[in-house]
Order: sequence, then structure tokens, then C-alpha cells
Amino acid sequence: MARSSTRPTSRDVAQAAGVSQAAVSLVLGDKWRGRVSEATADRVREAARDLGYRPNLAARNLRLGRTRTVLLVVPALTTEFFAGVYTGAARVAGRHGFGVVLYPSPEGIGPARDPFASAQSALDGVIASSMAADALTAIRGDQLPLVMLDSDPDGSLGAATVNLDIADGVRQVTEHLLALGHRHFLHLAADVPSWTFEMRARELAARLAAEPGARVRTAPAPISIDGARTAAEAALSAPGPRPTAVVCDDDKLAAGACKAVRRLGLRVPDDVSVTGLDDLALATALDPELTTVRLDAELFGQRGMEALLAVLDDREPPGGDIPVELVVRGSTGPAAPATP
Amino acid sequence: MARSSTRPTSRDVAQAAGVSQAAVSLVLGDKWRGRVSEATADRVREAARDLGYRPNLAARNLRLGRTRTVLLVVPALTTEFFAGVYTGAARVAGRHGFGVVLYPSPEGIGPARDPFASAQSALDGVIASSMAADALTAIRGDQLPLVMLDSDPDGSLGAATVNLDIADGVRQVTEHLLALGHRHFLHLAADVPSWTFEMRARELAARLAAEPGARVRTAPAPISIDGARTAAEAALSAPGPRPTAVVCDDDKLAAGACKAVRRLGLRVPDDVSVTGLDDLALATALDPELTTVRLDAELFGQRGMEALLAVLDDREPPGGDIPVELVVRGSTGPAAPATP
DNA sequence: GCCTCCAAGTGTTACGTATAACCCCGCTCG
DNA sequence: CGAGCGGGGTTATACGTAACACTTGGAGGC
Repeated sequence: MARSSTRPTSRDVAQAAGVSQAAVSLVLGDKWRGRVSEATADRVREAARDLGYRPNLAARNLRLGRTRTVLLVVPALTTEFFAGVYTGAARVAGRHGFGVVLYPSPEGIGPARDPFASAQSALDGVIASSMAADALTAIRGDQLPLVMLDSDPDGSLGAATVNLDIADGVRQVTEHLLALGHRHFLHLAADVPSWTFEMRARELAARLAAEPGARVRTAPAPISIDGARTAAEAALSAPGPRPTAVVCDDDKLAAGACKAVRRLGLRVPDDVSVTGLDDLALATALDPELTTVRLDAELFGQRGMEALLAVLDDREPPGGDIPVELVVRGSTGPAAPATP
Repeated sequence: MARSSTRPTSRDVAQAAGVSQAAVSLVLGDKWRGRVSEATADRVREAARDLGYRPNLAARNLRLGRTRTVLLVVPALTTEFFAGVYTGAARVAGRHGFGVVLYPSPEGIGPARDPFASAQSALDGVIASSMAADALTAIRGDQLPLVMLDSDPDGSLGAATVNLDIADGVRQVTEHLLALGHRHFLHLAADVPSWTFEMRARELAARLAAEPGARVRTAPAPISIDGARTAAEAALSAPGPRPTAVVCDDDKLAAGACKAVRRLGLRVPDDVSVTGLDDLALATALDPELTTVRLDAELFGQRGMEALLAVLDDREPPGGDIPVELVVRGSTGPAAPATP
């Protein structure tokens, strides 16, 4: 029996099975066809099981020069959206023997520990949300393979991108509201500098510019229910005709908008229609339930990981945006007659 | 200049600075006081900076036999509660040169990649939520230092525990509702086998048993808004007098309960009062806003990490539950007169 | 004048793994 | 009957770091 104080190594297994350490490595690494007899391989496996052998990852990583671990950088963990992204990515990763480590946004953690400083030798690649762009320069400093989520396909030099077709989602929302007779819009926009949000504003403005009589005002808001409520309340009570539809950059903002409407003594959707984007659990918790755009977060994460695996493999990452789906619920209705 | 194709090692730095690799290790490891002259140390640091040297973590981990990385096991990433726990833990970890890796519950990822199989040599310790108890046996199989969050202090053999004083939260909720005149309770309970949930049921039952005329029925529900709505709707329309207060194991369940009340043509809080537990963003998105118990998720994570650091240091982990706070909002009000 | 001591380093080793290079033996084939 | 070959292994080495043991040149003590 080996000394039990410390963890067994492949050499301990070798001794127990009466073979060399190299043979253990071959058998356990599944490289033994034609190099080790079936009987010996069985002895090795049995010895490994008996001793409870687990390979030392640090040693393996050092030897191989790679870690089979990738980093997922998300802007914050405050909604289930990125939980879904993680789940999808981790599922694909697991099938390929990879692990996924999560790195929620730097805020609140402080610069004391820059993950990328240490990461370079501990990671094989990075998947990053464009909303965590502040970390981008740090990432590019390293030479790690990178996949960007929901980022400008042209602007992010070199990095592969995987995108949800949010532009189409915005178009669907806009058509839906136009069909209901709305012409006066408020865009409650996330005050986060990111391509994915700027693109939404552009898409909405472009469609409404093509619609005679339609107009839109934009109000920036922090991505929190109370921040959104404050911003929406101010924008809705501004002088001039009141918007009849509020298009929000995500569901949290929409929840704030709904509160704002109620605090002004108005009703959703009779006086003001509200739309979100994400389809979080929050969307169906509201009363009325939220008309929103469903994003398939898990598929998003899955595609991100597949793209990264392709890059690591020197293959061309698959292109094509992920389709999204308008979900019509109770928060949108026919436009009320214009008010002065 | 060193070969630029591959990353620089400490030996490259040594050559550039005209010293031995050992000297580089001493200087960069901050162990050089009295062993290397100030001037030499400066040369080494400059060379390291010029070359963009980053130590290879795999090699360091192998040499030191530890990784300065701990695992945080959470049941799921679907609420911001565990995001807060992570943030708190990561903050403390960063101050001590540790990193935190997140492991969201196994469900959805599949057993293909058991994190603990590989973890043992890549982790120094584990912080685990009791709600992810299915992973517990795997954890205990390894000999990693373990801190349990919100777990039975007596039952979890050997492991240190850090608890929120949720029992007190339940007591505060109960007193609040009793003071409002409620005597007939429905307990909407999470259908997850976990000490923290069982404890809530016990605490509620104990207090109501001591109150003449009070009674409580329990309805188990999955932790999802729609699941909770279904369960609450059934329980509220069951034969016999209708409960006037619904005490829920968390805010998501409470959101479902509110929907159920409305679907039965009743109103919150006029006909039925509802309470939650967590104080998620969801709580203030609802209308009326939710009376709930605020849990300090960040402090929870912080204490968890501090406890783990203590264990790693062979010190006694600090005890004492983390206080919680009742937040009274609009979802609770005076009890309606009993209905048959 | 010799021994001791200290500052300022250097040489060497080990951590555990994967793999390239080698070795031996029995069998087949020319 | 010797060369060749393939099955079944073994030996040796390198990955990059941290730390222990050792060296050297001079200053100081007695």
C-alpha cells in the first residue's frame, strides 16, 4: 500500500500494478491500443481505482501547455440571462472535455486581482460579453483566442463574434406597435456604452424614420428597476404630447417603466404600452405580463463555446445570427388617442 | 531579446537581467529582502516588465501544491442572490490573493464532467450552498476543506458552516402577520430537500403552535413563478376557510402567489397578504411591492470566504449568524374577516 | 593573522505528467 | 538461418517554478 498521507500519483499506481509510470499514463490517457496488453491495462485501471487516483491537473497543464479551461466574462450576474449563457457554454464545453470558469464584471471586485494577469497561463481562451467591454483591452493584451458575444462584427478586430439577431427583435417589436396604431414612442435605453445597445437605438430610429408621422424620443436609464422608473417617469411627464408606447432595452427597464406609468396614474396597456427584451422570469411576474423578445440564452452560450472551440481548432467559426422571437403578452395594446 | 514566438519564462527574464533564474524567483516572489541588492532587484523587475513576463500558473501550482483558487458551488444562477454571494466571496478572496471559481448546480450540465473529479488538484477549498446538496457526497469524497452555506450546523460533519439568521427572519414575518390580525396561514414551501427550507417550516409551525387559534397549512411548490402560481391557486381554493396570509419560502414563490391571488379574483393585500424572502429586484417590481426579508447576500459570501480562509489557515472559523431584516411593503395588510 | 559572519547571489533539485526514443523477445518470411 | 517486424513494454526527458543548499568576497572580531 502506498503512503496514505499524500495523494496517490501515477507512480504509485504504477508500483501497485507492477508496471512503469509511462504505462499508467498510456492506459489512463487511452493511448494504449497496440502498446499495452489488455490484461496489463486492466491491472492498471484496477490499481488506479483502488488507490483513488486522480491525475494532478497542475502537472498535466504544465506538461501539455494548455488547460482545457476557458473563461466566460459576463457584465454582471444579476439576471438569469447570463446564467443561461453559462449553462449552454458549459454543456458544449463538457462534451469536449473543457471546463468553463465564470468571471463576472470587475465592478465590486476591484482591480486588485486582474483575472487576465493570471489567466494567461491558466486559460485556453475567452468568451466575453460586449457589455463587459472595459475588460477588453486587458484581454487583447494577452494573446488568448477570443470570442465576443453580441459585439460589432466589423469593429472587433480579429475576434470571432456570435450574435443574437436582436436587430430583428427590435424590428418585430416596432412592427407590432405600429400595427397597434402607435406613432409616438419613448425609447428607454440602457446607459451602458455597448454596441448591442447602440444598435437597438439605430434600428428603432431607422424603422420609425420610414414611417410617416412616427417619432421617438430617447431616455437613457441605468439598468435597474428604480433607476428606470425614475427616468421613465421624467420622460413621460415631459412637456409635449405623451408617448403611447415605451420600448425598453431590456425587461428590467420595462419593469421600471411599468411602475412609472402606474405612478403617473396611468394604466398599462390602456394608456401606455410597454415592451421589454430578454423574456426573464420577471416578464411573467408583472401584471399585466410583459410583451417582450425572447432570447435563447442557452443557445447563445452554446454557439459561443462552439465558436471558441473552432478557433482553438484553427477552423472557421460558424457564422449566422441566432433568431429571436417576439412574445406578445398583456403589456401592449391599441394606441390611446393622442393627448396634448 | 528572447525568442518572441513563445511566452517569456522566468529564465528569459534572468538572462535579460543578467542574473540567475533563482534570483528572478526571489525578487518577483518578494522574498529578496537581505538576499538580493536593491539595484539587482530593480534590474530584474525592469526586465520582467519589458518582456511582459507573466508567471506560468500551472508550473507554480505544481511546485507549490496549491492553487489559491476555491470553488463556490451554488444551486443555480437564476437569481441575483447568488450573484451577491459570489461578489462578496470574490472580494475577500482577492484581498488574500485567492480566486473564486463558480460551479452552478449540476442540472443542465450533466454528469459528463464532474467538477470534483478534476477539482481536487486544481482547488484549495470549496464553499457550497446547502441547496446543492446532491453534490455533497462528491465533495466529501475529496478531502478538500469545505464551508457550507446555510446548512445544519450540527449535521454537516466536520465542515464549517456559515448561516444567515433566517429563523429570525421567519419569526419576524410571523410576528408581523400576527400583529396584523392574521390567524390562518398558508406556507408556500420550496419543494427542495434542504435544511434551510425545513428549518423555515419548523420555525413557522413552532411560533403558530404557541398562538391560540392560529393554524397553518403547507403547500410545496417548485421554485418558479408559474409552478408557485399553480400550487398557490390550488391551495387557496381548497375547501375550508381560505388563508388570509401566504408565507413564501422566497420571493419567486411570492411572485407566483400574488399571481394566484389575482387569478382567483382576489386582491393583495386586501383579501390575502403575501410575504417573500430574499428581497430580490423582483420584490419591488411587483405591484404592490412585496413585504419580504432582506438577506445580505454579499456579506454572506464574504463570511463564507473568511471562514474558508480560516480553515485553510488552521484557525477556528468565526461563528455567529448573519442578521436579516424584515422589509414591510405593500403586499401585507390587516387580515380580512374570516370567510367560510 | 585567522576565524567567523553576512550580504549577495548561484547551482540544483523536485513537483507529476505525457511522450519521444529506445529495448527486448518471439515469430515470420525470404 | 538471419533479417525484419510488431507487440509489449521501459527509460529518460522536459514543461516553469520555488526553495534548499551551497559559494564567494569582503568586513569585522579577537
